[in-house]
Amino acid sequence: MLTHTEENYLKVIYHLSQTEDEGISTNAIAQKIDTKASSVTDMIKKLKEKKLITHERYQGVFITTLGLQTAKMIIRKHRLWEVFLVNKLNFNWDEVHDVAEELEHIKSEKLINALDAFLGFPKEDPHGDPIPNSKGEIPYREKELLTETKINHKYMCVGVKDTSAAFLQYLDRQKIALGSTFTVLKHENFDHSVTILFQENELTLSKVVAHNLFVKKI
Amino acid sequence: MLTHTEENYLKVIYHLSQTEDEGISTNAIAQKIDTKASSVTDMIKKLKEKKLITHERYQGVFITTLGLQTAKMIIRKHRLWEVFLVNKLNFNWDEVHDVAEELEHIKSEKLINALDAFLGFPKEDPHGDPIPNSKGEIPYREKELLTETKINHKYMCVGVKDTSAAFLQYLDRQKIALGSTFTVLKHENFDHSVTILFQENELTLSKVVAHNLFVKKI
DNA sequence: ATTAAATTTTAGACAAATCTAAAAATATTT
DNA sequence: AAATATTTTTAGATTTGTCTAAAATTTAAT
Repeated sequence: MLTHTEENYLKVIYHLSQTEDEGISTNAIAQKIDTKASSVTDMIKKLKEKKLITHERYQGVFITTLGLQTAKMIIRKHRLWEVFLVNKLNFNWDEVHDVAEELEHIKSEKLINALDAFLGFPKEDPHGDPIPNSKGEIPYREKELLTETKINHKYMCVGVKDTSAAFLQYLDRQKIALGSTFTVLKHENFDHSVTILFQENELTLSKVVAHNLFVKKI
Repeated sequence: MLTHTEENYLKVIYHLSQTEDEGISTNAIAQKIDTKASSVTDMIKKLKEKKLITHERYQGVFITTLGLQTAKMIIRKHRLWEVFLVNKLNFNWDEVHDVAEELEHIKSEKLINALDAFLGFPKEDPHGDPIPNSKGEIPYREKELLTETKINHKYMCVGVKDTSAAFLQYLDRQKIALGSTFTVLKHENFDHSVTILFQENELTLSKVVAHNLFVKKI
């Protein structure tokens, strides 16, 4: 049985492992958790003791198969609760993160599977992130960053890389939501901004924005 | 901001205050929380510090207005989540307690009010206990114990005093649920059992059962 | 290849919530 | 009213998760 804190560390290690082949550094974890490296070292010992990660002094952390499976179950819970909040309780997509962060630690397999069924076995959360099924399998969905697109092709917005309230609220103001479609008109070489034709209007999105929007060719 | 543990203590003190005019004893709390009296003494200091209770050495605990309001909000959350589990996720009424015990600590007023609305502002939880509204007002509902009833009158089952899984499962086996109606036929003086006419059959309920069933004359 | 810099770990401390064992206060018996 | 029993509190430890400061190790720079 894991504590909330252990679950939070494991989730961070899982996410860092997604884009890192080497061991995850103590500092990288500390930065994500917003704590001190010494605290991370302490927690690493506990997670290692529970066989969720492997670790050699000064060599970084690797997540084990057990750790991977456990992390995916926490992420499953987080994302299902987010769907619940948005689809059933009418939360906006920028309001769900902190509450889901709490709800993800509720321990009941029956609860989460019943919730999954109640929601109609959704494949993605409100930010377009895939929801692991009860076996931990993560549905694959084609997606690329808006920065990588080809001009004169039509795309649909399918996800966000940055899930901060600030970014989501910016998208709301631009009327961009998951499912929105548009044509890419131009990639500006100078500042890497992207101009799209969206709802009959030309809209220029900065590099920062384009680099955090996942799209799919349609 | 209260910890989970502080909330659990406060809830217990609230419940004990309901049937007790004197100060709540350290031992009474210890027994309910299933901990040692010395741990209770420690926690009393913390709750007193936060102005949720008053306490003089050796004199028992009294809940303050702030404590009362806080406790009612925790109970509101607990009971609303129980309704959610039963009405939306198809949990049986004997399966909800432990999960609701965790869910009640989720901290988001928006969440709980949205949940309340989503559930249609229920007045009672699946065990017939009243749900405080967002202001902390508790709806009154007429009820008496089956042991107090008059013979040859018709009653409806409106609640249970004992909410243990064992008792609820016993009621399931007898096909007794909230809303069930029956006529009281006899009070047996010898063992205080109660015989009712329920669904065309005579059914004798022991004193223990009758003393834990809330009913209402119809 | 040393030296300097950055990272990581250890050592020791603290707050929260718990415990045991002993002391203090209150309640009950005789 | 004194003796006994019960209840409550204190004192001192333990565990979890955190911290600071210092030591150990690795990495980068000259």
